[in-house]
Amino acid sequence: MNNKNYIHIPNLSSVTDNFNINTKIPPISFVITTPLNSTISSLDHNRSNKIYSDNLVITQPIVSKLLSETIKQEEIENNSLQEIYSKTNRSKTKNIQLPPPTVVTTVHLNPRETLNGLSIIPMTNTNSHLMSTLNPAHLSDGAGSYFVSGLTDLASNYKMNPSSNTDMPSPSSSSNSSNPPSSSHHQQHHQTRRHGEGGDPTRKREVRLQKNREAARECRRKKKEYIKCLEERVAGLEAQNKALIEELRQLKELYCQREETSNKSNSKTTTATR
DNA sequence: CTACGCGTGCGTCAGTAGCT
DNA sequence: AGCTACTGACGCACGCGTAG
Repeated sequence: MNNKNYIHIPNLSSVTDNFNINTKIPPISFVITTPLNSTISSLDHNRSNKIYSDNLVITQPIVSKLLSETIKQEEIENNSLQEIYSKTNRSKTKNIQLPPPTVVTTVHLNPRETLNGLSIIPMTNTNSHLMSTLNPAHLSDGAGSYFVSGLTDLASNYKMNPSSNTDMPSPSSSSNSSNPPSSSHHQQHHQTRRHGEGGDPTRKREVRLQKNREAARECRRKKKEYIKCLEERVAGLEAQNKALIEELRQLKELYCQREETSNKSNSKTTTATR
């Protein structure tokens, strides 16, 4: 994530100028975030054919190409994300659901080939984690979706790691006095036999309790992890929100400045013609 | 020092969904 | 239908901080 340039795509109709500054273009790895249902057509209908970013101006055909090449892949990734989640939260967790996934489009570019003719814009460089959206109204109505660094982490946390139980205290070392000392690791071997332990109801019960004990432990561990992930995500979103607000402020400032200068030059030319 | 409240983790039970 | 895994709810034990 650290070596990526993030494209911010604000309201396209408000930005039509092309900043031509000849600077060498570094190897670029874009991350574009879009709402899952946003389409390229929303760009096509825009009056401007340029994408204005913190660092670059990208013409619309290039963006279309980038998106068409990558959105499909992102949808696949998001589907697998949901699959992982639904697998690990199979039955009772309908009340705890992940929000709809955000498409995080990562585009690796060869600048010589695909960014030919692009210009670097000397824009304010916002926080490195700040991402973009293709929804032009995302800053005003809050309906856009943003890059969420914690999302994939969240998913990976729900990939069950069977070996993760090794750091848990062993049941035999538990402080619970109600836990029978006989139900230790020996029992594990017997558990592999299905349908009871020779019909001994006491033994059967011990096995069941032991299994449920471990299941409860695992369940709590997952729950804790999930809450932790949510908290991290909240923190990330708050930081991102802050950065976006700051970026909006800077963009507004820049826009006002340019309006001002263009007004001045217009008035000069009109007085000169008279 | 002691009583108390609070937070945390645990084991158990019961209910549910998915699988065979 | 029976089994299994998962998880909410409940009660209990323990550690910690704090007021008295």
